[in-house]
Amino acid sequence: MNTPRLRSELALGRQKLRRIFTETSPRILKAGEMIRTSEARVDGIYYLRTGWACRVREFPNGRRAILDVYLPGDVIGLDAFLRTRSLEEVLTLTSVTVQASHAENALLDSSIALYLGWLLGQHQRRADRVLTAVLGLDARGRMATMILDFYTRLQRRKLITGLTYNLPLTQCQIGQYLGLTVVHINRTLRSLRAQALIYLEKNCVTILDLDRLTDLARGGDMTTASAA
Amino acid sequence: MNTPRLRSELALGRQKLRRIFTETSPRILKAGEMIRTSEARVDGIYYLRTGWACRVREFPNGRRAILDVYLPGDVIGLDAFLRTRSLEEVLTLTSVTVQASHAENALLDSSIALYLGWLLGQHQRRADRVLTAVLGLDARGRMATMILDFYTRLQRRKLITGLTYNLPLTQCQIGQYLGLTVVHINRTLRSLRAQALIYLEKNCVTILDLDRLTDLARGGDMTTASAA
DNA sequence: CGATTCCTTGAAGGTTGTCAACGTTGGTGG
DNA sequence: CCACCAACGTTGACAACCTTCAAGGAATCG
Repeated sequence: MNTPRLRSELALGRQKLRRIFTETSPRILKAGEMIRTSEARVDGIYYLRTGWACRVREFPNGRRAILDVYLPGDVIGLDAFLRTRSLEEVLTLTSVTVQASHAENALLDSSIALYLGWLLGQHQRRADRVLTAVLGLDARGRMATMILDFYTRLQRRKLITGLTYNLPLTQCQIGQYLGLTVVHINRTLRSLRAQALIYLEKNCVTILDLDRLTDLARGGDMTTASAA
Repeated sequence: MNTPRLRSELALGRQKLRRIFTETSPRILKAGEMIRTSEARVDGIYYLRTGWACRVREFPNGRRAILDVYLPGDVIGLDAFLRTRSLEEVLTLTSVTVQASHAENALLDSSIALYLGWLLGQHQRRADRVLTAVLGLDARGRMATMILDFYTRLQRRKLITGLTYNLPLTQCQIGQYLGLTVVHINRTLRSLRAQALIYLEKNCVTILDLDRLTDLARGGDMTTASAA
């Protein structure tokens, strides 16, 4: 499925969608807010221009799970597009600027629909990576996966150049994202730091040993020296 | 996004896609085979007419994770559509009949692209349910989620009417799907049976107490009597 | 400065994994 | 028909991982 025709259609769709977004006035939200469009219109797609956000699901327990983390440049609400149900709960992690679009007729444009499908597919692969990590890896492996995932995504968007980036998640939120408790996240971070794999300070991650971290994320578990 | 226009476009896309599939000759595969289109063409979409299949990812470990389970009527390979990368590893769980389509130009049809997007969205929600369960629930909760999920999907397709269905997963595979070991799956099933929540025998599940099972899947954890 | 949220650390206990062994089933071939 | 084999299911004992509970330290903001 890589014919030139398709590629150009995709590029066209991307361009069109981008234009739709730039036409809308950006909205600014503070950290910790719900995007959930409390207005009548529950649907719509959001372009995240700056800041981080995440998709949350809550148990009757009160316990929370973070299903997805959005970085600048991501499109939010794809999974709900075409669906009556709302885009669950989308929570801002930092202060954020978004641009919303409610243009239903955009979906009837074939190139835009195609591009949205492409975005959805990409989204899916992210979800797969997280799910794989949570299914098969222990705390250190999951953490390594997450750190590498954000690193790759930020780098691909040219938002960082080095091995350091800003991670605006509290340890509690990291826990909700990886299916672990705060306490254990803390210990895991300490363990990774003790082994000189990463350095973490004040929402700022530095990858010290990319190779070993990658290995961890793949299930390699040679160095089991947990420094408590 | 629920204008009549969109709805009809979706229906049209569904109809067109269905026609594309019915034109192709069905292929039959045995249980335990990889669909991975060992031929040159790695891409393409598959319609699963009968039987179950799943998407697998393997760790360098040798350990496996099952990312998704496909039931009759599902479309396989959506997440890879538009992507150069292959549809990872798709493994048949039972004997299966599939119908493949490599029609790239179908994607250029706006209603088909729209329908594929809709399918992807639906797929996404399934993935979300599993991820939520794995992130926040213990073994019993995850098992309840899985059993209810299959039940709902089979019922919605009118493939079952009662509270019983055939579950062609080995306990080992259930473990790979829920992120647990075989041994623990076994114990969990015993525990659920001991509490008269489900009955399981020879690949055949019967839901005995739908309410309590639903509660378990939501994180309700009142009855902790594990019968060892 | 007080209050809140977040981070950190220890001790105890529960859930789950590992190892190892045995029972069961179904298929294959002599 | 029976013996054998392979894959799956079952069970126990023990260890590892992770959670819970609890408490104190650090940072941020009014």
